[in-house]
Amino acid sequence: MTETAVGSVALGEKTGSKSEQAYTAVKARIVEGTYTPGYRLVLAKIAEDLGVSVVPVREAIRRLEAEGLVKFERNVGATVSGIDPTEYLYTMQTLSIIEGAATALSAPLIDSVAIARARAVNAEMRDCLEHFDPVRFTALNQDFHSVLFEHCPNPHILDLVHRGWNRLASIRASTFRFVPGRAQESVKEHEALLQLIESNADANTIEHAARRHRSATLDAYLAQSNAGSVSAH
Amino acid sequence: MTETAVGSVALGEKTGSKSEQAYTAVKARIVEGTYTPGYRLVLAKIAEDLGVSVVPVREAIRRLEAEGLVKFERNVGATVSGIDPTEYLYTMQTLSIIEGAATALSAPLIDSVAIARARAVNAEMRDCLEHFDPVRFTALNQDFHSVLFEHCPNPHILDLVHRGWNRLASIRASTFRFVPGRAQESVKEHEALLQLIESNADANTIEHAARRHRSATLDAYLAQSNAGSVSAH
DNA sequence: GTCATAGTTATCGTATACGATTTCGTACTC
DNA sequence: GAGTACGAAATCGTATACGATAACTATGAC
Repeated sequence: MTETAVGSVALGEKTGSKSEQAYTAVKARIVEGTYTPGYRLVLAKIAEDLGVSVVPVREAIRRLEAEGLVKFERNVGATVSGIDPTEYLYTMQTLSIIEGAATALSAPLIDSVAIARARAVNAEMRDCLEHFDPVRFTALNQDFHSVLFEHCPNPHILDLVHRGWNRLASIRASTFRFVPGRAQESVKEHEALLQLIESNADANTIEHAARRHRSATLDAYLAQSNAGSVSAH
Repeated sequence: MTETAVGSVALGEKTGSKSEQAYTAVKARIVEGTYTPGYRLVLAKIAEDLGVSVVPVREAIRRLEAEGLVKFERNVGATVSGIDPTEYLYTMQTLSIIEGAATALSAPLIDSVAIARARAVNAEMRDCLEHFDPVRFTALNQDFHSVLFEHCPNPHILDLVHRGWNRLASIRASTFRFVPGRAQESVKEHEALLQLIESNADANTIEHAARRHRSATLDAYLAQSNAGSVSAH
């Protein structure tokens, strides 16, 4: 747990192919922040670094482009996707919808052991707040939701969740995360969510709560940059 | 209108590149049914057909793989994605969630002109039922929802809708569509949806109705293959 | 001093080529 | 006759090479 790169299902191409290798390597560097937004991804350079030719690197970059982690411009090159506030809004809004559904679908399948694990993670998050460790907090936050989703019955939805997370990870270093007080609320909402799941609340209620949990972060950000609410109801 | 291939935002790579050309061509053939599920996509063959080399074709195929239209197996090759009932369930369930959200987000932005257009399309669909023209019916069905979504404020969500549609298009020729009576209900639900939008119903109500509209088709299919309901509440 | 223009460099896009892997067919054995 | 082992054909995966395009730089005109 507490890893950074969330792998979307390795469609096709088993590990071992140079293409896959390049994909994994570049993705990791983006998600962990080695390549920051705006960073220029030169095919030949990456190819040399990884000891492969440009063809598989190009393929990897295009794949990352499809996931939104990279921006590609014809005859110009690729750069790590940036921190456009509009994109942030789109991503968070989409994620709130997807995560809401994922939570509702997973809820009936979550057993007491998983709940306990989630609670332990949440306790650690609370510690992080006291010791002010935002990096670890963010990682644990992902762990928390990973526990909830680990038995999600629809892999498509799970994949969309992971894409959203990776998208956010690529802009993690930016200003977006830092909204005063939001983290504290977040921990409380986690506990509330667990109680809803434990009490077998109906799917609608759980979905709404989970959705609100994500969109509240977006609202907090928007409020800070003095704009109106755009959360999904 | 009434076109088949719904283009997901042309990320990067302007038109004119061989890669893009290959992507568009192969995608169209899949969506329109020239390449049926299971069809073997041999890189060299496609390259020759299109008058390009294998490299851009390979890139195009990988892109289609990322969208779920194609299945790729290392050192074996690519085939058009099939009609696995489980996949159908996953796709429909995801689509019901995404379309629900898309409709709710779009509703406040739909003007009376668009409503009128949608109604006209729906009337045509009713005609198709009488003259039994399922192909046209399906195309019009997409048109109907396209009208609703044309001002969707979140392009990410719109893109997910299109991906789902294309995914379904690739299995259109299969048995899934044919559930007795469902088409008639569908037309009625369209009208109900339009009335909700006209009357400025709240976002939750609209979202729920739109979601139900899609998941009802899934339920009908599942009922026919004598299984229980798995629709999202 | 600033702007336009031509030449240079960096980088991409794609073709071709070849080694690697799988699949299929055939012959051989039990 | 069925199964196995070998060999040939098909196809993929990647390296290399080169033409095309855009970015950069320096030179000259006003």
